Amino acid sequence: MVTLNDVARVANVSASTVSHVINKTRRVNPETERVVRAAIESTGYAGDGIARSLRKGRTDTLGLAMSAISNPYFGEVVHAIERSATAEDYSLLLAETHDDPERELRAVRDLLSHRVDGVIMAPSNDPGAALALIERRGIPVVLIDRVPVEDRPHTDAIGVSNREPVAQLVTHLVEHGHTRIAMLAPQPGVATTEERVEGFLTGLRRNGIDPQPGLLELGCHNSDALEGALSRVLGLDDPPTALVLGNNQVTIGAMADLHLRGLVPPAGIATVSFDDFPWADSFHPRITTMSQPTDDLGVGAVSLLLDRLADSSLAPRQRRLDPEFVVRESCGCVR
Amino acid sequence: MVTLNDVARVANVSASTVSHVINKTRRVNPETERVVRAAIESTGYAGDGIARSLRKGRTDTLGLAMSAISNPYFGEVVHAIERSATAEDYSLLLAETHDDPERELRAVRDLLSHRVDGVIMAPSNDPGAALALIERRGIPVVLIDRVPVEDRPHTDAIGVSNREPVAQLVTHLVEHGHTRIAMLAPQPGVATTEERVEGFLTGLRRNGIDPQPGLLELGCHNSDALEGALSRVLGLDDPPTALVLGNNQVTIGAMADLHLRGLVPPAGIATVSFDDFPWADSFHPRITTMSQPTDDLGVGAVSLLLDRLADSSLAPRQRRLDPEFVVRESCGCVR
DNA sequence: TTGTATGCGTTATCAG
DNA sequence: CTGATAACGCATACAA
Repeated sequence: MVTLNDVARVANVSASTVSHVINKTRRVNPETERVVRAAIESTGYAGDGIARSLRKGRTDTLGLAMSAISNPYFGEVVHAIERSATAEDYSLLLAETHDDPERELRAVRDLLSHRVDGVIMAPSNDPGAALALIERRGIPVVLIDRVPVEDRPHTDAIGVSNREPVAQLVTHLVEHGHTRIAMLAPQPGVATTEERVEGFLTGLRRNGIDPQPGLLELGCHNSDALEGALSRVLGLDDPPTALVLGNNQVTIGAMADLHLRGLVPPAGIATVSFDDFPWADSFHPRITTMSQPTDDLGVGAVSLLLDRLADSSLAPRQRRLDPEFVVRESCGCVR
Repeated sequence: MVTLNDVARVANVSASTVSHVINKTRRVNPETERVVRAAIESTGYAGDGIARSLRKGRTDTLGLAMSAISNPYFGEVVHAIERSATAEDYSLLLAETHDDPERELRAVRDLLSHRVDGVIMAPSNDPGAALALIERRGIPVVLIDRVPVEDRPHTDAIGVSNREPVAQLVTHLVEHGHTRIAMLAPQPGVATTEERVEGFLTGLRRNGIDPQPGLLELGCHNSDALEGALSRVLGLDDPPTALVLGNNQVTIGAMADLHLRGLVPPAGIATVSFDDFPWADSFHPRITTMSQPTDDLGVGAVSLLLDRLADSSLAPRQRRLDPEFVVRESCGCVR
């Protein structure tokens, strides 16, 4: 590899002059600068970020720990984060948590060993160990998506509102004449799930409906669990006429299953869901959803992190964004 | 930050002993080891990957340069790559190329400055500069997806077959009685596009159909271009009865447009496409496609790269995977 | 079995 | 305006 010293030798100057030319960190004679730049060009010098990082104590890299594999919705968030990170001249180091506390710990360890300047993390249902590690290292972290406000009021975080929007979804269903409404929810223990379930219950009560234990199924984020849940729910003596789908994953799985059962919305059964798809408008059934502002979520997370990187004494901030209610045709016509 | 020396001081040994304990790189007295480990524990020592990388000349990080934002299909490939990289104890540094040679160059520069050990890249239509930079640095690169075999026979690469599969798609359409067939293709200049267009032409001729200039539209990877293309094609005196969609992006865009025009397949018009969706089975229209083995693509790319990292004298390898023909219902019933 | 010394490629301080 | 030099935190060759 060609180093600073190589360039210096070619240009007949000291290494420090070359460094200063590159970083524009002190005045240098225009003629000297010309020679140095020529030497850089001719040697093809490219610099060594590792050595620079060691010296400066910063890597200009942000770590991202989330479960992008299991949930396609995270893919969009990743891209938004990537975009705004590079816009601010930060690189992005990716680590997959698989929504599992143990893998999450490994992911964070990996990020830290690479000395990222800060971490954005979509916490699992038990992120204590991982967060402790980050805090011990003394670098900032912002939580995204799953915002456990109550637990960690001192941690920067950004997520969407869940309770009220899901309640609104339920009301929408009721307005279409449904009273037997079931909810298929993903991972229990995760903040978003808990909040959406609460919203479901609230929505029911608000409309004078008594929540039935058999009409709430948790852990429907993989197809096996989902199939079982759907069987139980639809096998009830008095089966539901409408379904609330807890997230993207659940929605895709449920549609596959309903398709097999010949129960395609809105004719077969009514459905509403949380999370939207970019293609939701052009494929059927066109599902009525609460659409998450994935872009704002990613951009907001990066901005929270960079703000704190710039000023660690900032007061903690926890932002909630509102999802957008997108009415399509999965509930039948309005009566 | 707590360093090796801090631990050494606490344990009353030299830094090198601590280092050797951590890396198991030479025998140390069990009692000494115990003391050292205790010191590591009590200090919360976490190590510094940057310093280690500088010393060892490796970062154990792989760079990934692709346009994951503009094409959702890449998202799945990214995840496959991430999975197999971490399985081999490599981290993944992400860089977005936006399918643009200039941004691609920046992306690669970023990757290199972070001193990644190797690069996986989905080349733009003019990757010369970026590849030159990588090769100058002397680190291995494997090309993924767009495999310009002819141009760079010495570069490791992995992609899918395009020509024959698209020809097969055309034949499928012909078997359903179509003779007026149009193709909506994405970025011209990119290897996959060129090959798929060739496949389209081959398929036509093979079935005794003369390719019509007006029935081939390029650059349909954004909605504006796509809308224009669709208008032109459908506005023809003798409009096509079937459409070949060049990739994922084109498919989603086209379906949105066709939906607006009331031309939903298979009733409105027949369609086949390249690339599949995870949800393709449960949403309508259920499109007949050539499904890319995204998982094998990602795993294969990592394995090519690691092999070369292990032995740089290996003969260049260029792998072509076969897409899977998935027949659904977007062409009407078989006659 | 352990310690000392050196250098990886930079940046920044201190002289000149 | 420029050069010499000392860290940054670690791994390793060489001594002991």
